[in-house]
Amino acid sequence: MTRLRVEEAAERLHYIVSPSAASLASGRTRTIGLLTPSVNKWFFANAIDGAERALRAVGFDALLYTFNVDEDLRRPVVDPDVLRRRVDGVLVAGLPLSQEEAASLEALGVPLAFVGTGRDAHVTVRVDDDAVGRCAMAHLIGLGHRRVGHMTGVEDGDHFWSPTAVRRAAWAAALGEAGVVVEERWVAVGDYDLAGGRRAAHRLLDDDPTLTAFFAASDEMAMGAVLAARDRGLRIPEDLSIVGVDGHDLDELVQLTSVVQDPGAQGAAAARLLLGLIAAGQRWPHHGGPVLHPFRLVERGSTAPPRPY
Amino acid sequence: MTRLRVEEAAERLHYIVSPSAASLASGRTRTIGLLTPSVNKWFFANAIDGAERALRAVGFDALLYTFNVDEDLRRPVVDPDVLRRRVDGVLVAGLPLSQEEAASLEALGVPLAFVGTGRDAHVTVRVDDDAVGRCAMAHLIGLGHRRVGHMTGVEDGDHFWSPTAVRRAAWAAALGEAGVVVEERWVAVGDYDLAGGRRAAHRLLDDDPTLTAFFAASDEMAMGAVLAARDRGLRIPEDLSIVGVDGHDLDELVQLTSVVQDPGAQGAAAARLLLGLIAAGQRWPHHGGPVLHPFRLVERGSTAPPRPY
DNA sequence: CTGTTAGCGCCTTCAA
DNA sequence: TTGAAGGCGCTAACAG
Repeated sequence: MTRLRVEEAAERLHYIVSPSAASLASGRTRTIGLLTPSVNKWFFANAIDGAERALRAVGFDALLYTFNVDEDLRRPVVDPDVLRRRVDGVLVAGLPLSQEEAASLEALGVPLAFVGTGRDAHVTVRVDDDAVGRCAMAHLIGLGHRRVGHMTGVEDGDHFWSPTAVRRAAWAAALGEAGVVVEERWVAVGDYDLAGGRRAAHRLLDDDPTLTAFFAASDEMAMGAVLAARDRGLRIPEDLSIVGVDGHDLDELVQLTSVVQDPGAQGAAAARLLLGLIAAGQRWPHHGGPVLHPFRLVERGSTAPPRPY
Repeated sequence: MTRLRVEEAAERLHYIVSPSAASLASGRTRTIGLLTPSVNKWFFANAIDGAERALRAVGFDALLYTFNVDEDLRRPVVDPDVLRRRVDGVLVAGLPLSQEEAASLEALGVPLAFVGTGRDAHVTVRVDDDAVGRCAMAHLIGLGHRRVGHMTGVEDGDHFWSPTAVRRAAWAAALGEAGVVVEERWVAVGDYDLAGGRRAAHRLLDDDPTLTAFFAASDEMAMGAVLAARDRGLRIPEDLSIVGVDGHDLDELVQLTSVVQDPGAQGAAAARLLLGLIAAGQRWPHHGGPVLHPFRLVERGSTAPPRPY
């Protein structure tokens, strides 16, 4: 066959098709846009890592776009123009989008997938955040805690399906079902990072020093709370119990009780679902609903029964 | 002018040039390949983050490629074919390359930049690893330590300018200058991560329980050593002093003494230098030598004088 | 199954 | 300054 001989020669000469020419002619780029707030936070880094490996395994490229979500108070400008004609699909990791932002991404005309957040009409891979929140709270309530503070992310109101909102609601619901009247001052915004968690913990304890436990929506905030406790000379878990969410690599070192999940697997799964949509030439999944990944509570030294009065 | 009216219309209609067509015609892609072992380790994540933001600030895209360096014993296969005709330049973050790997990247015909490692003939942004190692060792030796173990990365022999090799040499030199006869069993490979650091620390203490301090080539390994110390019931810093390198976000929480650097700034600087080469149409910098970024020792609770016998 | 051909949308050169 | 035209290297549709 001529074909075989050509292929052999191509191999030998390290011939590679020109991606630009190929995509110009075919309209396909074999490239996925990866949108995430930042690649140096644990959840995002692992989700991106998992997605990138899954993509490259099938010869797709990953274009990385980070957004300074909380650099100022304005919403991140996800400018979809930079993605236009450049990607076959977009994977959004952990970035709760407003309706307009989601719409502007949809306007790209390529399939979308979300990991860690996202409306159910899209391909979405995440944990069941309600169950995650209830799991953490059941642990604390089971230990005897009643006055439990919550450390959360910025609430924009405009976001749908943000894990932030769902975890907070689960926290409030769990306390309510335990017969506790939840106070507004038991919630503080911690931006999902260490410094924010520390600030939030200080604010919570300033406002109500009788809190015996914190449920933090991320391990990094929970670690910030550990710092705050140390700042104040509080012992963990004797004076304050803390439970986080994520399963951060350093949880064991910090002895943090956490609801652990696997963002790398979620990123990879979302990438594969996205590739499936692209291959099928569809923009929306046929059977909606999020793909829920497992999680589990790992008890470590940061939680214990509250001290008796 | 017709031009102005066209530009205005383009703006209004959200018209975006087709990147494929543009690069097919011009030969330029306005895209940089970002090579790194993994995006979920602290140094790499921050270097990539800094580089990506610097690139996007000038309208360049970042193609992310991660490599499973230590997944098996084989060297990572940096397959340059996937980059061919796809990028205007390549930024390598923290991946010490063998001669062949470097040569295969050079064969792409685009400028290269390195952050955290790299031969001086290329554009290289990093800290002075010899000075970093001596800084850490001066601290330990100044405290009175003489029997200091070192936790390092895989040594391939084939790598030039690897921070691994330079930091290790600095450790040995500093001990030697203090009149200490360095023993081979005082070195253990820790793969730069938490689990590896823990293993390495156990091995070091198994082989020589009289070691009073560790110098770890990364904070993540140092944290692994903290875990190992805890495993063995050793107190830090009373029984064992530990100093790492990086300035990891969680250093304060772990109370780790560390030689801190700023990988994000290094990534951004390398990206800008790379863009400069591309703009100038050169592949090599005119005046060689690495761009050295600052570092400093931050003392925390993990280091103290050795206990008297 | 193989060979041929017409674009894909832009950049660049050359003429006007 | 502006306009016209050739080609960048492929893919896909079609003819043989």
